[in-house]
Amino acid sequence: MPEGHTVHRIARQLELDLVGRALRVTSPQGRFAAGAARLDGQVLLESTAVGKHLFLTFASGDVLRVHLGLYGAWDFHGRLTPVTTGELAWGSMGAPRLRRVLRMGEDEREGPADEGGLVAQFPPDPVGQVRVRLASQETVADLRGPSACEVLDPAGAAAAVERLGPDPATLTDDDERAAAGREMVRRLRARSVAVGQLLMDQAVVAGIGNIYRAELLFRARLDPRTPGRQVPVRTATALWEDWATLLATGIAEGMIITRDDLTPDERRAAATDTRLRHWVYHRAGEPCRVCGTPVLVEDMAARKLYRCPTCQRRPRTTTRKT
DNA sequence: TAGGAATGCGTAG
DNA sequence: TACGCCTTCCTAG
Repeated sequence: MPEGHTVHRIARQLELDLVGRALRVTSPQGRFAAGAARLDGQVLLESTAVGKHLFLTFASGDVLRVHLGLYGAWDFHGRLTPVTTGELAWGSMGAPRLRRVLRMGEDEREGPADEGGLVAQFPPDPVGQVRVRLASQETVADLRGPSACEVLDPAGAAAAVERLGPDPATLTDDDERAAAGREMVRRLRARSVAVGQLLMDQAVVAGIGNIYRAELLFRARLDPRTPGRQVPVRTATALWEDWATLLATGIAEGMIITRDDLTPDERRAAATDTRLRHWVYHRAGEPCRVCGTPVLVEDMAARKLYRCPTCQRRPRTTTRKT
C-alpha cells in the first residue's frame, strides 16, 4: 500500500544492492514465468522510480515495470545497505548487514534478527505468492501482490513515464524542479475537477496517494472540493513545494509523517504510533488538531477523503486572473 | 474465524 | 460508477 516515497526507497534499495550484478530472475508463483525467463541471467543496469512506478532496466534494454497497487510489497533478504541516514530510518546506522527480511510496501518492518547476524538459510524459501524473485549472490528481493509487473522495451518504458505528471523526487536541479512545478500548476488549473481528485490523478502530479492527498490539502488549508481552475497559482505552487518537501521527508524516514507541530520526542513516538502522524487522515470524527471541529470523512471518486470543514476553505474567487 | 477495509488503478458499462 | 485484481491486517462475533 505504498505512495511515492515507498517506491523511491525500494528503487534505492535495489540500486544499492542489486544494480551492477547479474541476477537470477525467477517467478516462484509462476504467474510471471515468461517474463522472468526473459530477464534471467542479465545484469541489472538501472533502478528508478517515477511516481508509484518502479522501472528496472536490464542489459538487453528490457525494462521491468512494477506497480504495487493497493497491497503489493517487496521483501528483502540477505545483505542490505541502509537506504538513508534519516533519523527514523530503519537502517540509519552501521555497515551493510545481513537481515532475515525487510518488507517495503507500507511501513517498513524488519523480521527478527538472527543470532550472530546470519540468516539461517540463504537464499530463503519463498514465502507466499512471490511473483518475482531477483537474486544476486548476497541479496534477494521478492515481489508479492503487485497490480502491474511487466517487461517493456525502452520505448514502452518511455511511454509509461510520459503518461505521468512530474515527480519532484526525480529532479535534483533547482531550475528543473521549478519548471516541473509550473507544469503541475498548469495541469491542475486546466480542469474544473475537484482539487482533491486532481492531486490523486497521476497525470497531474505523480506519487501522491490518499494519505498525502488529505494531508497536503489540510496543510494548505484548502477545501478538497475546490475546482482546479479556482485554485490560485500561489496556492497550487505551494502544494507542489509542500509535496516536494513531504516526499523528501517520506523517502528519508520511510513513513508518512506530515505533522510539523511534533516535538522530537513525539516524532519518535510517531514512528511506532500511526495515530500521531497525521492532521486529518484516518481521523474521522476526532477533533481537528487545530480548531477542534470533528474531522469529516466522505467519498471522493471512490476513495475516502478526510478534511476539516472549518480549517479548509475555498479560496475567495476574484475576477483578476492570477 | 469470517469479513471488511486498505497508502491503487484499469476496464466495462 | 461498479467491479476485479490479490494480499495483509484488524475487528467483530
